[in-house]
Amino acid sequence: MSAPALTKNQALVFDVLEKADGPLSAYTILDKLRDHGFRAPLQVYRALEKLLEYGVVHRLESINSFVACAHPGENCHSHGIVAFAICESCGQVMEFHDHEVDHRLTDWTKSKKFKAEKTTIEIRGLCEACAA
Amino acid sequence: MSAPALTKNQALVFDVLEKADGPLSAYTILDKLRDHGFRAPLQVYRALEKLLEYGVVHRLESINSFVACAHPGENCHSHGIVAFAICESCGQVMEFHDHEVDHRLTDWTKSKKFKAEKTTIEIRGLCEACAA
DNA sequence: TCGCACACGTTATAGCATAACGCAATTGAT
DNA sequence: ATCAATTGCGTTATGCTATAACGTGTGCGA
Ligand SMILES: [Zn+2]
Ligand SMILES: [Zn+2]
Ligand SMILES: [Zn+2]
Ligand SMILES: [Zn+2]
Repeated sequence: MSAPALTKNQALVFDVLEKADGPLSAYTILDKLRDHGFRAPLQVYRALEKLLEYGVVHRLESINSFVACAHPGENCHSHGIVAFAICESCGQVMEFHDHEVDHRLTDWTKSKKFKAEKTTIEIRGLCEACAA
Repeated sequence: MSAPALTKNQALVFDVLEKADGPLSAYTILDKLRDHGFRAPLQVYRALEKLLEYGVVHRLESINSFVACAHPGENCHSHGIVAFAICESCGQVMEFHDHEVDHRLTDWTKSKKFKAEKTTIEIRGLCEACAA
């Protein structure tokens, strides 16, 4: 699933996410794009749907927000499961991969014959700066 | 955080969750409790807040739903991070712990000096029966 | 008795996400 | 060239999820 050229709306949404210093909700994105002609949530959600499909944006389930992939150029999906650490104070997100975690979870699903489609790993807490 | 005696509302909500064969949304719980006098979402959310605090109910972030803990009697929190496999077809949820996964994620947070408060691991896909 | 903590009830509101309709541009056969 | 299928887009309306704000009552220790 490599990313084809983005459409105008997709590019606008992606640009907002890339320039942001943390995850944004769909409605926050909408507000930032009103000057560019965005009027309705669906314009944002439809763009996000594609960006998620292309793997250039991730959805953070625990905070109903979206963030640009921290590994531009690579295909995040090929690294296996992606994990996030989300600071609840400053909003910063760290994205990382851990092959051993992947392996353990994959082993578990295999042992249960569970067909995994999408795995979410999100750690919420305080980043080093905010915990001090 | 052991569970004190539940209040009437808390007991009603917990009972609904325990008897359900899968996770329920707060509004579904509300509907099931209208006959018992529940009228507003807050009655459900306030009960859930306590049940989550006591560790007898888990919140599934990726589907905005709640499920009774699969390990009654034990304190789930003491097992470390809890993981869930959620079947998107039949709604069944499997709850499990994996100490190695815990260990890897804890190592990562320590290395980044990230103070983890709450970790979510949710695998969505198809259970053995539904994948067939 | 006073003050406090806690559970509860109600109304209103905020925040997140999708359904359903129609239109326009693109593509790729036939 | 024409038709059909696909995709993106815009708009309106709706539905689902969660919390704010206010007030009531009850129990319990100072
Ligand atoms: Zn990524
Ligand atoms: Zn921080
Ligand atoms: Zn549990
Ligand atoms: Zn199933």
